[in-house]
Amino acid sequence: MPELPEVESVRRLLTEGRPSLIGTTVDRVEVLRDNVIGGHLLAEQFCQDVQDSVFHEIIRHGKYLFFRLHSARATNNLWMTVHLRMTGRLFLVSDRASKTMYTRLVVHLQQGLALRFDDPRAFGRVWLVEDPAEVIAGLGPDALTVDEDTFLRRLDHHRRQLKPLLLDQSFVAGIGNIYADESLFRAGIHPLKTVADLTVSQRKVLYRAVHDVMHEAVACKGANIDGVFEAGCFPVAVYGRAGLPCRTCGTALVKLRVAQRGTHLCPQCQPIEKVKSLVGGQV
DNA sequence: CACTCTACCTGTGCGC
DNA sequence: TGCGCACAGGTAGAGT
Repeated sequence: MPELPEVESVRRLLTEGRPSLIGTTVDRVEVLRDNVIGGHLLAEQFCQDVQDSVFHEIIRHGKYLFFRLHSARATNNLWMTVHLRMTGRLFLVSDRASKTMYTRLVVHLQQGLALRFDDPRAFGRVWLVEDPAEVIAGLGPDALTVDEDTFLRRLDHHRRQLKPLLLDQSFVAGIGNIYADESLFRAGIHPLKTVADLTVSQRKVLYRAVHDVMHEAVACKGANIDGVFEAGCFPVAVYGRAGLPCRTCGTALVKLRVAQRGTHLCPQCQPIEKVKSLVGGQV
């Protein structure tokens, strides 16, 4: 489940890795499953629009990647936009590398390389926009770079439960189920609490937790979840650890369902007492 | 506005 | 051993 830190790792690898995608030229695009192309674009049109373009840069906002393409034929930039959703992966490989049964899209490059998009669950999408602002307009500030004032100001506009709020990409972009749980644990705040339940100092603690978790996870190149991800080394404290002892206090971690999402927490470190907004029996 | 539900997918892991 | 089924999750869109 790539969230902001995993997506940022992909961006850095494709940009700064050796070889790099930057400066390569699209030879031809191969769509192996039509619904990988999002928006209202037909696969055929997508291939045509991208052909002969040069990759100039990759930017990220939340969990979205935007590849700036420049075509010799057109004066304007075109941005290839990618959302990996649950199981999508991007690789820069030799053009001779063999595909898998999960390969959905191959961008063949003139340099003997290929940008490949593999996705077992086939939830991920690739599409074209003229300006990333079209997409970013619907998103909140990026969770990695949002400053404290902005975060606190945006919190003031809501009275919702914190777990669904953190998952809401229009509030802050980039936090998914794993890092929502990790951030709330780090802050020592129960996920069922609402914004209205928090004091000003608790709101600052929450901001600091989100900030620190995001930066640490990016430095680790993503999470390390019982072998689910091969890359990252960020040690999850609560996600997927229900029944195991809390690393801080030893109490058995608990899994709840909050807003239809599996939600992991330490009942000792994230106390629920004095929360008036809760309906009885939920914990 | 806040929330809930459903659809989209398929590998995994459970119970029987 | 094998079958069926619930489950996992991010987002869009419809409904309450």
